[in-house]
Amino acid sequence: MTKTEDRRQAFVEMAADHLLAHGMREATLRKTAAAAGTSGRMLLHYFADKDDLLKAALTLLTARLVRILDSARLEQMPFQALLPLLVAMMKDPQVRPYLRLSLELAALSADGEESYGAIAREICGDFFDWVASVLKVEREEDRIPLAALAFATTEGFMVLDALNSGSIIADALEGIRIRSSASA
Amino acid sequence: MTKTEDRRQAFVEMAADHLLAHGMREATLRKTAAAAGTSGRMLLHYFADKDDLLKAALTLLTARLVRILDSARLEQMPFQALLPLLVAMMKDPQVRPYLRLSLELAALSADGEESYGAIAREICGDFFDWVASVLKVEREEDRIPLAALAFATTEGFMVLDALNSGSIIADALEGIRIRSSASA
DNA sequence: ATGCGAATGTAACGACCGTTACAGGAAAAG
DNA sequence: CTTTTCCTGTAACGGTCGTTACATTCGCAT
Repeated sequence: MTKTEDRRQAFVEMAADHLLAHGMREATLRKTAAAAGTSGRMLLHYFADKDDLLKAALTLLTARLVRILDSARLEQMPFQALLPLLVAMMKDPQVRPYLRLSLELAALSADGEESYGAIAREICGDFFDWVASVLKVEREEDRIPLAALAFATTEGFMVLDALNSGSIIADALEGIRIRSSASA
Repeated sequence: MTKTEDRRQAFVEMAADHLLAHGMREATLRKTAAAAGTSGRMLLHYFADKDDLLKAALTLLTARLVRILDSARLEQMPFQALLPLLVAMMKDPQVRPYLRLSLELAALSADGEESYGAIAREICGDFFDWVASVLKVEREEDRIPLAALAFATTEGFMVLDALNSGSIIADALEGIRIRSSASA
């Protein structure tokens, strides 16, 4: 009786696609069902409720993001080289939707929505671990703090990008260059 | 007949309070009206529609934020000293709700909600100008880029804080210290 | 006092939302 | 073949949303 499980998993995949493409605000039961070619009634046959479905989809999305990041397989690099790369990755159409979604989840969890907050932490945690893994540090005890700083800066770029604030991102990248050359 | 204008302005103030305290998701017409001690029917008598009211409230909030920031009246300081101060300000219960709200607006504008995106840009623009004004730079042409970097980092801290990610913020602050001492 | 426009209450509309009741049909088990 | 269990469509429930129609009251100028 793996038939039921297969069907369930297929629904999760399609819900994840829809979530990634249209965000939480459009992830209503009827709309998600339409995107999956079924009815809300059916989704509630396979899932306890809407939250159950969305949590499964979001969990799948974190796994997908980890797969994408790992497939990049790039070598370690120092902090000031990593930041521009993170910005470039942020604009990569394959990665960008994940960050956009995690921004929405962060905003949701900033209100009371603790159910999605846990998953937002999971997505961001995976991304953070990846940042830490590609960072080249001189002293190993600097890894976590510098990864945290790089992570925060990237999230900030994401907000700027969401605001579509023209040249601010370019200015900030220039700021990184200035700080780097100041330390040389 | 300034009576009508006064009443209207009073509604804007109360809507702004409610917005700041409970965020966009709770800023429904009926709830905002209840918080203002009136009815949704009345709000629509003084405002064209819900968007009209919320935009007026958000515009008022940006003015309020500017006033708070200006009242700090602190002297210029270099980049690595400014960042911890921005983080401290982020935790200031007087400033924090504004940043939380701007995060929600950024997430909204990351979807199609362009109407609120314009106001999100306004709030963030004012905050950005203030950051630029308290930054001490050696060469004046570095001001905008470094302000942009400081701004992005602060927004990133805001996301981390929204995610309530335990010690990551402390780690990132440590990262700033490391980068600063590396350049010394 | 009267009339007129502004203010306000009551109630509803239609659109979505998540969820469920009910029933018919397919499919498997006896 | 019958029965039982799972699948799925239809329709609705109760709720909230933004918005509006209608009616009433109030304030004020004539």
